[in-house]
Amino acid sequence: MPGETRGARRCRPHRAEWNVYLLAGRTGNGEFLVVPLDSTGLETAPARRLSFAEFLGEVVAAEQGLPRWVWEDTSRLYPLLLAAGVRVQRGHDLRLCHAILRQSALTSTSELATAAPSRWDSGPAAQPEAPEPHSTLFDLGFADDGLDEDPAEDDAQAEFRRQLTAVAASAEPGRLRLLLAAESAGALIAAEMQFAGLPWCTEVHDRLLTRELGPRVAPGLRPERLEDLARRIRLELGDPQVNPDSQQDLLRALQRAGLTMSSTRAWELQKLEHPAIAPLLEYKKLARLLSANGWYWMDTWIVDGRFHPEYVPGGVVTGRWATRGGGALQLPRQVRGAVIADDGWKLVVADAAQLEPRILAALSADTAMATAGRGTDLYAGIVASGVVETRDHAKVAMLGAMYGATTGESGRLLPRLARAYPRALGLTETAARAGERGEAVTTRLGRSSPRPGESWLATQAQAQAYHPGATDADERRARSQARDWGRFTRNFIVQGSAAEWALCWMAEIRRELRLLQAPEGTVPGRSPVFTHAPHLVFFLHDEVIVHTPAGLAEEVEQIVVRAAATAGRHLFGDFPVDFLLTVATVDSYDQAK
DNA sequence: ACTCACAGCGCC
DNA sequence: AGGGCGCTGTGAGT
Repeated sequence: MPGETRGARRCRPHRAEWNVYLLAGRTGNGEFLVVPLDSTGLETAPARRLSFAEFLGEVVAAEQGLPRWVWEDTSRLYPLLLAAGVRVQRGHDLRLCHAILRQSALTSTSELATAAPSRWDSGPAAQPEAPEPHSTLFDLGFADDGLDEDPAEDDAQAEFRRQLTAVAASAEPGRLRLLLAAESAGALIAAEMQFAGLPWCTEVHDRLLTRELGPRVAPGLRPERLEDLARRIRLELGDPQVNPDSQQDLLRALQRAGLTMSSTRAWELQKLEHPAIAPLLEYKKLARLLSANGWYWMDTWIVDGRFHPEYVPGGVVTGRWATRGGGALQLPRQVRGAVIADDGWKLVVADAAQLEPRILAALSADTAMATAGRGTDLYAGIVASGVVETRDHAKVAMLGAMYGATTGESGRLLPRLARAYPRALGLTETAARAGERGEAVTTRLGRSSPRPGESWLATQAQAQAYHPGATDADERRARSQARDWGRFTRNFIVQGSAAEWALCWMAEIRRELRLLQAPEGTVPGRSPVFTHAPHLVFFLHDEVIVHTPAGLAEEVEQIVVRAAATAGRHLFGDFPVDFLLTVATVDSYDQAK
C-alpha cells in the first residue's frame, strides 16, 4: 500500500460543501426531479419537478453558490446542459464514484461494497444509442437522451448517502473525497472537451495525406504511393499475387522467398536483409496512416473544423481514461500538424515530464529519487547521481522497474537502480508480490486493482504443493500466471496514481481557466457556452492542450504550471517532489516538443 | 450478413 | 517472462 501518512493536510474542505443539489432523475413525463441536500445527503427542502427549461434556470441560478451537482451519469446529462449553453462548476457522478467505492480496499466493509450488485454496478458509461458520433452533441432530442425514466425516486439519494457513509467510515476519507471530486471533475471536463472539440484543419490534413499517399482515391482502392509500393513488393518477392494487407498471404510469400520468420511484425522484418523489406515497411507505415487516420477518418470525425472524440473517464481499470471512436488517444504524430489553433488563438500544449517515475518517488517517499528530479529531467538527474551512465539507461531501467522487466538491458540495470532508490523499487516489488498472491493494491487516493478472476484462482489452487493432481506443467503455468498478475499490480499502483494526479491537474486547470476572460475582439464566430474563452480541448494521460486567445496564452501557461504544483500538493502534501512540465505555446500541435 | 479473435500498430 | 489501451483489416465461424 502506498499509504504513508504524510500530506494529510492536503484535504482542504471544499467551500460550500453544504450546498448540494441532487438530480434524482426524470419522471415518466420528462420532468427533472431536483432535491436540495445538505452535506450528509439529507433533504433541506422538498423535491421539485421541473421542466427542462426550468431546470436550466435552476442550474444557472444555483451556480452562484458553487453547489455540487449530484447526478447519476455526467456523460448522459451534461451534454444536454452544454448544448443549452449551461456549464456547471462542480459535480458528483454517482456511477463513477460507485465504481471506485465498490472496489476500493479502503471501503471494503461498507454497506455499499458488501451489497449485492445493483443498477449502480452496470459498468462503464452506457453506449450512446445513436450511431452517429455527433448526434448527442447537436441533435439532442429528449426522447432518446438516455436518462432513466421513472427511477425509484429515492434511489439516487440513497446511493449518494451510501457513498458519503462509505467515505466517512474509511481509513482515508480525505483521500477518497479528493478522488471522488477529481473523478467527477474529470467527467465534467470530458463532456466539455467533447463538446468543444479539438481544432482540426481538414485542408492541412488532406495535404498531408496527399503528400504521403498520393491523391485521394475512391474507398477500396489503393492510393498511388501504396499501389507503387505493392507492385515493388510483389516484384521483389517474385509473387505477382501477394496482397500486402494480408498477414497470412504475406507471411507465406516471405517464407517462399527464403526468409525464416513467424510473423510479419515491423520490428521482426527490420532484422532481415531482403530487397522486399524496405518497401514493405514503408507500405505498412502508409497503409496504417490511410486506414487509421486517412480521408475516411477525417470525413467521419472532423465536423466543422473540430475533432469531437468521446472521452470515457474511468474507462481503464487503472483510472485512466479511454475514448470511444476516433482513436483520440492514439493520434499519431504524423497527423498532429492538422491540429491548428483558430485565427488569433493559440494552443498551449503541456506535458508532464517523467510523470510516472515522479509519482513513484512520491508514493514511496523516496527522497533520493525525488531529488534526482528536482528542477531537472529526472533521468538526467539519475545519471548525474552516478547511478547509470546514460539517460537512455536511466529511462530503460525506470520503465523496467515500473513494468516488471526481468531480462535484457533493463533487467541488468535494475539492481543498480534498486541500490540507489531502495524505497521506490521496494514499493514496486511489494506491489508485484501482492499481485502474485492474488491480492489487490491501492493507489494514492484509494482506487484498488480488481481481484483476479475465478480461473486465475483455480489455476493457483491447482498448482499448490500437495495437490494430488498438480503436474510440473501446472506449476509452471501457475507461476507464470502469478507473475503476469504481479506485473499488472506493479504497474497499476503507479499508472493509477499518475492518473489521479492528472485528474487533479486538469481539474485545477479548469477551475483557474474559468476565472480568465477573453479580451474584447478575440471572439471568433463559434462561441457557444464557454468556447469563447480559454478552454481545455485535449487530454492524453499526462498531456493537455488548452485552446486560448493568443493574448491570454502566457497566463494560461502559468495556470497550467501552477496547477501541476497544486496537484502534487493535493496528492503528496509537503513531500518535496517536483512535477515538471514541458509547456509550449504554438499554432499547431506538431510544433510542440 | 453479422460476430468474433487475432495480428499488428498507434498512443501513453 | 513488458503495464494500460483502441482501432483496422483479415479470416474463420455462424
